[in-house]
Amino acid sequence: MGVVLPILEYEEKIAETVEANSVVVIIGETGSGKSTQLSQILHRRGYSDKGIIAVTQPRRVAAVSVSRRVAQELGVTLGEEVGYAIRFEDRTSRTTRVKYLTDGCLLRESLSNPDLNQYSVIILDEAHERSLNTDILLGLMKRLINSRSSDLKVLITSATLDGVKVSKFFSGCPVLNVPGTLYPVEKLYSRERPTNFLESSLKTALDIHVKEPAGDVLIFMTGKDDIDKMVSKLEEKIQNLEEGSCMDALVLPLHGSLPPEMQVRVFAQAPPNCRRFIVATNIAETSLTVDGVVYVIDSGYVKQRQYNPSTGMYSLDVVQISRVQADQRAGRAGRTRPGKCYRLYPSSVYQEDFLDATMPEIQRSSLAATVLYLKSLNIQDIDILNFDFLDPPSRESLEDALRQLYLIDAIDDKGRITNLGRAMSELPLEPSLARTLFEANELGCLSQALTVVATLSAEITIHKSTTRKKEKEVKRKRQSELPDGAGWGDHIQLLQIYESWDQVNYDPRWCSDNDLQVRSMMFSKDVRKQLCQIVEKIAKGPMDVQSGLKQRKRDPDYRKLRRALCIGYGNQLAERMLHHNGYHTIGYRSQLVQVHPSSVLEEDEAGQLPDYVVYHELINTSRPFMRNVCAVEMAWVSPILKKLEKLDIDKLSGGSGIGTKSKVPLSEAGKPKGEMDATKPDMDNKIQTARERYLARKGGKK
DNA sequence: GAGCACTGC
Repeated sequence: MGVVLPILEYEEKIAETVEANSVVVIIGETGSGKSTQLSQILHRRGYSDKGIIAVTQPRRVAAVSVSRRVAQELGVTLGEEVGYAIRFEDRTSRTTRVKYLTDGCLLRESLSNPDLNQYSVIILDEAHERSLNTDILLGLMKRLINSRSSDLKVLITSATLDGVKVSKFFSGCPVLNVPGTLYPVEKLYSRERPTNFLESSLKTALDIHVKEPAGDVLIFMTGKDDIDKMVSKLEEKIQNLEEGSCMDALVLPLHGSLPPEMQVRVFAQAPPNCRRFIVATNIAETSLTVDGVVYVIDSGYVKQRQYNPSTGMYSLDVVQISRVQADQRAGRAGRTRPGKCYRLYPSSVYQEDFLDATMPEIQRSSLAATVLYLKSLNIQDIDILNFDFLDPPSRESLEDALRQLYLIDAIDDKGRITNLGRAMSELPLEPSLARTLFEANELGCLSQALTVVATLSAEITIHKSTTRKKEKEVKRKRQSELPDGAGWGDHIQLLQIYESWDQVNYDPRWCSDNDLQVRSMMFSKDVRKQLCQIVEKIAKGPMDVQSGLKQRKRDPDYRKLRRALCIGYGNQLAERMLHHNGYHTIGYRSQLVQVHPSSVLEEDEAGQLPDYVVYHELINTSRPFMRNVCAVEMAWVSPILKKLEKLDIDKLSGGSGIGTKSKVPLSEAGKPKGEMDATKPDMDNKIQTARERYLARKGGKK
């Protein structure tokens, strides 16, 4: 009560601007209340009478907590006038007028309803974070405001540095600035870049502890290793300080792989006369807000995962942060009172070296799923290679995606989406995993495949203990208790692990006893359940999805399942080289790779690994590795090799239309006429028969 | 014989 949020002073201005324009960019600094107030302003002004007001968030927790707050402020029950929708959880009803949802959820909705005509207003919040999903939505919104006849209003909230760019994208739409309530943060720059930023952070942290008044310290590091080192060094140094020379200290690590009970420690009140040091990754930049922080130490680096489309390989690189990120980090010091930010780099680096904004995710990811999604939308003239993105991905990256989709039969040789591809896009999975499910259904091992696919998308890993001695103990124990994939590889091991968990009625203690994260196991269970529902919806009837052990007796070598994986991962195959256990990937550009040492894939009596394997991902760390590998057979691989020989990227990228005549893309301008005509209805014969067989089989079963 | 930031359907 009594606190007027800055944004409310601008209510009249915002309402006027929205009334006169279909798109408005709102620059709202932290503490402006944009996430909770924009929707309420438009609700008050009657926009919710014509349709629902949607607000997207890049994170699930944000969608839930912000909607809860708005329901409270309006004095309504959550789920009625105000609700939220996130994966696995829809808390909306027919009475809902204001709906918070993740950007991924809105994309799903747009699949079945491309016009999104249940909404009168769509607010894309936190657009400056440039999540892959938000970027796709930005492109879709641009199309929608031009095509939809009704008066859709789109609001985009962004950071100062990015607003003009977004406005330009929407043909110069107005930009409104709303100030925040942050306290001033003094920025202190280093004279030069430290050679060892761990030592430098340590020294800065101790300086603060000795010289500065009370207030917690947030230190940004790049990864778990550095955080662990920093925590123990800091604890040691503080203990060595003269007793009584300064206040007590508590050092807390904070990163994503920390178990939840360790993460929540940062939300607990500090004991009196005690300064907390929180040593964190960029999880503390946006995802988690720690109260009481007055000092921030910013190394200027972040660890980023990037995809290289020319090799099909991921890498994790330590890169410089952007100015948006640097400002976001500094802002963490000014939430409760004026603060200080120690930047371990000179101001010239901030001004000249740092990029304005973080490289958008769309330029750092494999785009197979994105391209399939766009192709599956019922938009007549959509042209993938020239789709209007705020920051377009490289042509190479799009072509890589087309090749991948072709190899797993999601698009035909002219780049048109197949019926199978359309069905695949309905599943919330990477395309290769979706393809695996459909093949498994034909082969009669759907239940097993559902389990494998669910565990893979939950990224189940066997958690390692911290100390080496303990690790060995645990390893011995684990070998006797956890299944090993029967030598066939990691996919099979994941299946067996899940089946074992199923046999103990999904007991969470079983997970922790076996070094499996309870969180990710529970998540895989949710995913599996969701997939079952969708599969039955597509099949329009019940399917054999129960996770039983009958199949194992019928097929002890997992031949059917491995065959389904081989077809699904047709874009992720590798062949062993003669005389040793190295592999080369099969595809457009062959890479030399090795099986990751953590794999349970086994050698035969002659010490040789299987001739052919599929892999879940390629990751370049100390060397290029295949992670999550499964043995397959040459007979299953051969048809894919033939398909690869026929692959013609010019044809693939040409007919981007949905089986109808598409606009001629610029890239095709110089091509002979015949190549451009994508109107012939003789599409995907092979796929259609496969699909027919699939449908027939289903009918026969009932 | 390695060792991975963070999200999301």
